[in-house]
Amino acid sequence: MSNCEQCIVRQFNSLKSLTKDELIRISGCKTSKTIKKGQLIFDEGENVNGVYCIREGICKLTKLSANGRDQIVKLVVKGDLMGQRSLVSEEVTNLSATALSEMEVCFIPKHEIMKDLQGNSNFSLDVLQHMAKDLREADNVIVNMAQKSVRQRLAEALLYIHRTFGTTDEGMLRVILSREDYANIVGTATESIIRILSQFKKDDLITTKGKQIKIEDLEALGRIE
Amino acid sequence: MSNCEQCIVRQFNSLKSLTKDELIRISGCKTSKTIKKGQLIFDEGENVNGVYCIREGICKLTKLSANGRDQIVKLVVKGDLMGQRSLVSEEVTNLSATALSEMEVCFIPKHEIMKDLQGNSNFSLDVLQHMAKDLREADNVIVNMAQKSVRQRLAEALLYIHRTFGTTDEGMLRVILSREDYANIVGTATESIIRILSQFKKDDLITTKGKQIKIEDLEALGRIE
DNA sequence: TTTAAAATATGATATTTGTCATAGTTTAAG
DNA sequence: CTTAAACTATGACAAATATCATATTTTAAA
Repeated sequence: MSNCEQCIVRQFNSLKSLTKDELIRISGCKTSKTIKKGQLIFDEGENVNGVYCIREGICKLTKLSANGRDQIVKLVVKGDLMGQRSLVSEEVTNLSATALSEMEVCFIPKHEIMKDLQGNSNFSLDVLQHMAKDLREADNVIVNMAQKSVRQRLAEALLYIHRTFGTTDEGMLRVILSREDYANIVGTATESIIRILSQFKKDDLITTKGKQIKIEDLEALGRIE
Repeated sequence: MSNCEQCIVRQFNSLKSLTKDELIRISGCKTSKTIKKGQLIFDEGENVNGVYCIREGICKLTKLSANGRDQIVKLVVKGDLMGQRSLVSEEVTNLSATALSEMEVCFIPKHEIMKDLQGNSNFSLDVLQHMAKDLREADNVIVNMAQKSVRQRLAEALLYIHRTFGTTDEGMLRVILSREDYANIVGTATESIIRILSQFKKDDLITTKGKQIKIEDLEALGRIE
């Protein structure tokens, strides 16, 4: 039986601000789940009723647009918490979460976390700090979406994934996304992504092997206009 | 000398969760300022070192894009707080604030607010809730930017301003923005805004009088494709 | 392994949006 | 009230991106 107190993952998120006693309580009420690749974790409009702590794997947070396309708003990985926003705002979630790889998560029920948010100001300040950081990142995304070309946004998405999630031994991006997923990050048509990736290949900025992508020239990709 | 305890504006923001004693303390350390239309309140990269409570007027929060254009990320009005994010994250602000009308604001120094964030969990939860709401709105903006046409985004910007800030007696939008400001909300060229507004006029969706805009057909504007 | 389904690739073309040029209008300073 | 500066307006054209069609490759199921 896993134990929050000794869980390494906790170091990377706000749960590190909980006291020993609080962690023991959380440990007792949490449930662990394995989630398969492609599986929906929660859907837009649902009551999430708690917080997920990601022990292993990667998932995408998406929002359905009026035109029927999904927009990927954030990628969530090992160490991250998920679900705090709707927890705090007491509303149904505005995002869907879908696993992009096999995942291990722990689910902590709402009222247990709320106890700590109300009683432990270190913890609530830590959550507040993470949310302020998310908001800052969201500002950057808004500016990029509004002001940059599809080409630039794709280059940045690749660099972001490289920087944030790293590469395998062969230098391939560790996060493997379909062209459609990239389209849903960048906000464009799948064909446009395919076209631009082909161009990047011709320009020796990247190489691909099936769905896997390897960035060959980080600097040049950063200079894309 | 104005007094936070009796200030009506407080009802609209997180300061309503402060106790009587805390309000009296805040009242004693705050400074009131008048800000002229067009004046910069703080600039991207500055240390804000406190929180602004807007007593009167409207301002825009902008972020400079790599291509040299400003992006308007949020409009802040009477009743709103401004500066919480950088306060909490202990970083310089990522946004600039510029008055769009004559403004009355109160400035509360950082360490006074931090005391309350640490000591009053009702207050910190309230701030947290507001930030979660901002984040949810940011998600919507990202999806709109990514998936909708310039035309649709402009229609939505007009509707948003109508809904959020209301109209004058003559039915004109109360917030008066230049075409360039609209371009910086929507993320497009100023000429595109001018063109689309002209089209909206031809289609009897709006009328204009100088910079003032009046929405004539709310429903049709909402149906813009 | 075979085969159907899904994903990727690419061409042709339409649509949207950006850029540059220039003219008219409004606003605010003197 | 006058006038320069700022803003709004519109045309012509270029560039970026979307859409539709179709071929090829990859993936995963039988």
